[in-house]
Amino acid sequence: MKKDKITISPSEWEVIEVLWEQSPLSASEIFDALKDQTTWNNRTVRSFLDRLEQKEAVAKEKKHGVNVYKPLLKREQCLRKESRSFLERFFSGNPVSMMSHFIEKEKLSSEQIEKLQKLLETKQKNDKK
Amino acid sequence: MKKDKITISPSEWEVIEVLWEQSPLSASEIFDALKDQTTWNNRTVRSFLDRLEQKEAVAKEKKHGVNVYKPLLKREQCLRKESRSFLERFFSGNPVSMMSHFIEKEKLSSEQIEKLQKLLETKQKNDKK
DNA sequence: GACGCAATACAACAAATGTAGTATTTATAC
DNA sequence: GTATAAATACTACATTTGTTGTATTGCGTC
Repeated sequence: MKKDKITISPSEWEVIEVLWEQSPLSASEIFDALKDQTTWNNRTVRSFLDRLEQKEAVAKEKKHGVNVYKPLLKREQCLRKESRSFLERFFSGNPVSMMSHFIEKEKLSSEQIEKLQKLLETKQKNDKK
Repeated sequence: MKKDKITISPSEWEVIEVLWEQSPLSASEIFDALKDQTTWNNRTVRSFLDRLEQKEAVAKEKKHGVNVYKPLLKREQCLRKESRSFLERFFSGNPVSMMSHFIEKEKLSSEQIEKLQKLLETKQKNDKK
């Protein structure tokens, strides 16, 4: 499958996210890592792993008798793809109108606002160079 | 169906979006409005309308012999819901880290950056009051 | 080396989604 | 008022997603 065409479902995302934080991990280790956040059965997690493997989003390898998994895709890239799709779907691809939405609708502390302002300043400077 | 539970699929979203811009509209008017953006068959659009109606996201009414549709949900609210879900899924619900991502990854013109800065300033002021 | 438990492989199934087809009714243009 | 085109209603079907069941294999323990 071409990398661009891989679609990761919400549930699959939660699974591969674990591997992005740490890998390789066995299926049961992944299951354990997800215990808090989900109510998924052990086999449910394995199904998601199977599908991620089929999609060539993760790879499986036998180590000391058990299968361990590691991601084949970069979180960075996947996140970018999801972000772009969100942007397209709901804000016609316009990042400013998207961020405006969040600035207006979300609660932000003074510190958070300042942090964002700093980031914008930095970007402004760097772009001008 | 309780309003909170209604899920609008990506395709359905494109359809109801048309109605949010203008309503009521007949199925063929909606089809026409979508012609540029999609390759959907007339009946495909009608299917999405049917499903939106089943979900009670839009209402159908006979006017002058044809059915016309209008939204029952507010764009504002749906957008908010989708935004929150995006935020949760990819940024653990943290709007600052989400916006940081976009500030860093997206191209922004000087004007766009300034616009965002103004919005942040305004928010800062208003919050302090 | 037989037993029990964990891991694996394989299969199943319902709901949601994308994408129409067909059959019937209605309105419109002669 | 009949033919034609448009609209409606109803149905269908493949794919993806969420969720798990069953059967088999292999490993660790006694």
